[in-house]
Amino acid sequence: MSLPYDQTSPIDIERYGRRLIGKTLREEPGAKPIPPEMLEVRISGRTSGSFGKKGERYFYAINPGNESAPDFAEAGVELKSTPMKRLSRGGYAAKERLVLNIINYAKEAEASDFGTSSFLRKNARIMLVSYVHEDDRAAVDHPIRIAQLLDFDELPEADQRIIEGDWMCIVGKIRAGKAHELHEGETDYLSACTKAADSTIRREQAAEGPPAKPRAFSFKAGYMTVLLQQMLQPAEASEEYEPAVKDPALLVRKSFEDEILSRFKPYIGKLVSEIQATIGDNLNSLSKGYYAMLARRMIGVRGKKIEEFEKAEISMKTIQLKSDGMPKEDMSFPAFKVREVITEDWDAADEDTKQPSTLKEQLQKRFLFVVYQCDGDCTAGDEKKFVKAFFWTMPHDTLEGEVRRVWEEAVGAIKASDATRFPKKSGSPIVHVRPHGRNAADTDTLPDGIQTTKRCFWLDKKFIKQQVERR
DNA sequence: GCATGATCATGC
DNA sequence: GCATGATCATGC
Repeated sequence: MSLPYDQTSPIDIERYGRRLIGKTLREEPGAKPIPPEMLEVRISGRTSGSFGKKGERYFYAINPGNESAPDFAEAGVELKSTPMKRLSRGGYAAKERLVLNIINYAKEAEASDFGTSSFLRKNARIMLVSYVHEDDRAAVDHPIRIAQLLDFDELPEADQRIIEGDWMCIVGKIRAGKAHELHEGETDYLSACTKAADSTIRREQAAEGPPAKPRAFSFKAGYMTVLLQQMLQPAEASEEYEPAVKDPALLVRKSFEDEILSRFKPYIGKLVSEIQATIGDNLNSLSKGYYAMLARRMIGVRGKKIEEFEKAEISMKTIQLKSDGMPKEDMSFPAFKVREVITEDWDAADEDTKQPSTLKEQLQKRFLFVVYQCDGDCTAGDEKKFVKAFFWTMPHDTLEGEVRRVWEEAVGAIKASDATRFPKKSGSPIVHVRPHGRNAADTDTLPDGIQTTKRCFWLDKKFIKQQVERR
């Protein structure tokens, strides 16, 4: 069969793909006609796989097997499609992580270095097709916005260093027989996400250790968001993000985390007023975000979002400790939507088939805790010191134990449409549910149609205190 | 206008 | 003093 592009040429694969920009697959069907029944296949719920598998596979007229080689083997190009979602404030974000190849634990452990990894063999060059996800449309009716080659060698050098470091971290755990402990929060941009049709499937490990859930290399959704925004609107993206690490050479001997922590070192033990005098010019010390802004200045970023934090999905939380060591406040999270919580599955092993718990996803991510010590009850007149900053992820057993229990209690309350049954602070030393809206009139709808104040999960300050004392 | 991170207010 | 409920202030 003669194709309208050269399958052996990356440049030509990209040239041909660019026809899709601004079109849908229905409008630009490409090399092989899409069978009529495929034209009606929807991207149901969360599943985006159908777009790639049934969509541009026809466009390019390829039928790749489940192999370790890239889809266009001769060109060394892997074809990937990925959805974007519209943001209410305008622009786009990645709708989900970009799942790359499934990890064969035994084989990956044998790779001598990053250069011989399955990740790089399969994904050194990706033909990235990105479309805007619109609900309730057939897969072929989603408008495509991006079709371009993503060449690993052409990523910013800092990204390459960080991704290589991520791979080292992942393969290190695999070699140690700890594949079952891998989670997304421990790496920066490249992660090992679980990937299975159901949560009971297990794979043999490389070394001694219990069989582990199947996992795939993936680029985090945060990483994809920044990448996609930089492709779509480079000027706006550079207005929005500022890298903390301007010189990639810093990452040759040091991890990104260590580099960030070293930025805080000169300020440890210093009074907030002293830090303010050094780097705090133009900051309004009365504003609620003051301590977060000061922390950003310590890292060396002024004003904009920290690019690496967005890519690695790290959220910074500031904590003020009273003189007895107790944080001033419990820690809040975004308000949940009751309709969504009750459709979630705590054990979802693969986001294509089941909606994972939003709370679990939030708490699997990494946090940067920036801690200030007050000399009293943290009232306005208190003297305050910056005492420490550390990266934190919730201990696995806490997440799977107490947090899961409380989350299930909340699901039960919602299903029963009984707001009085939401888990209270007195019922758990770790996590509870409390109102979180603009005011009492800011409501959400329970299944029985009754309005109830918006709420969110809160981490208890007693628990935060323990975690802070440990570091 | 609204979500979000942070904080305040009340009552037991 | 703490649990619970409510709201503020900012940035997008």
